[in-house]
Amino acid sequence: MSDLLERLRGRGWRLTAQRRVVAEVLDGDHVHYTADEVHAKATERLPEISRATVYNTLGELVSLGEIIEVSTDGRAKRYDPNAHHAHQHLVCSRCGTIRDVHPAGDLLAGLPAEERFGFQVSAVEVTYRGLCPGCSGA
Amino acid sequence: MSDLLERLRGRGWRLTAQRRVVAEVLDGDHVHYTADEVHAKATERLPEISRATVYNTLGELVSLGEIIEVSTDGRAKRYDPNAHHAHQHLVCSRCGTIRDVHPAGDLLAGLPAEERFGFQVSAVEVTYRGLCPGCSGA
DNA sequence: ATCTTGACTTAGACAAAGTCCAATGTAAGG
DNA sequence: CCTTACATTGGACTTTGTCTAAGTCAAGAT
Repeated sequence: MSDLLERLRGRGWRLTAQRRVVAEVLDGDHVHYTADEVHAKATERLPEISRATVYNTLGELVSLGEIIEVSTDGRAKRYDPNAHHAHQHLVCSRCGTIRDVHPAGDLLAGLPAEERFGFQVSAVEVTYRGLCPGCSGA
Repeated sequence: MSDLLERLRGRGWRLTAQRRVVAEVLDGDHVHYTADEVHAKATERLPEISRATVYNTLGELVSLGEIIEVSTDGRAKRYDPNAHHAHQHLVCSRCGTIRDVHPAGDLLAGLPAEERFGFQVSAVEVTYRGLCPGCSGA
């Protein structure tokens, strides 16, 4: 994701300080932040950045296919910078932490034709749920 | 789900007019309503029912395992009355319609031990996405 | 049948997450 | 360095959901 900014500029993206900071936050750790967490991290480097801009920028990155929006429960959406590798998610039922996982086999194949009701099925999302080591211990 | 009320009373549930109405709404059509939609339908039969009670009752029915909470996007949660048959969801990417589907095989088995990162994995949710017959035709 | 009591309901305040808008600022091509 | 179209800002607003204090009522006890 390091050449992300160049790639986006090639697509006519106007490069601003705010957008750079948001992209850097996502590029840093490999965690799935909420919009508010992204805003908090971005504020450390660019104190005057507004919440609206963070939301705008995240929305654009999603439309451009650079990050993935994950809404695992009724809480805040999280943003997954790992958009270029197919993967699924493992979510802690208590604290909401998300890990990327890679299940075996062809997930689409699990749905027989007679269960497709005429849909053109094009994608599968799988969410595994359970307690993470930290939460199950306590 | 017709004997739902009896079953719950057997478990010490106090049977009130409000709870009966909420249960009847869910029992009626086989649709996945949002909490607000349930409230609207309930209000038709019992005008003075409050939002808080609808939320409370839905929450109780979820804890009791009688209905399932589904959040397919970042929007409002939906409630699925079909809790006694394990099933997954097929969602139309354009119009948002949800169908219940029954994939083949053991879905939990798809996640190898080395991909579990110490989690106690207890559930899987699968969402298939695609275009429904109506939307793909256009 | 009526009483009692603790569980249930209510309205409205509150909170979290996100969207929208008009005014202002600025990146980048000319 | 000018221009201008695009980006940013702060704050109001919306949606979805939670909480609380006070009033109400279902159901077992008498």
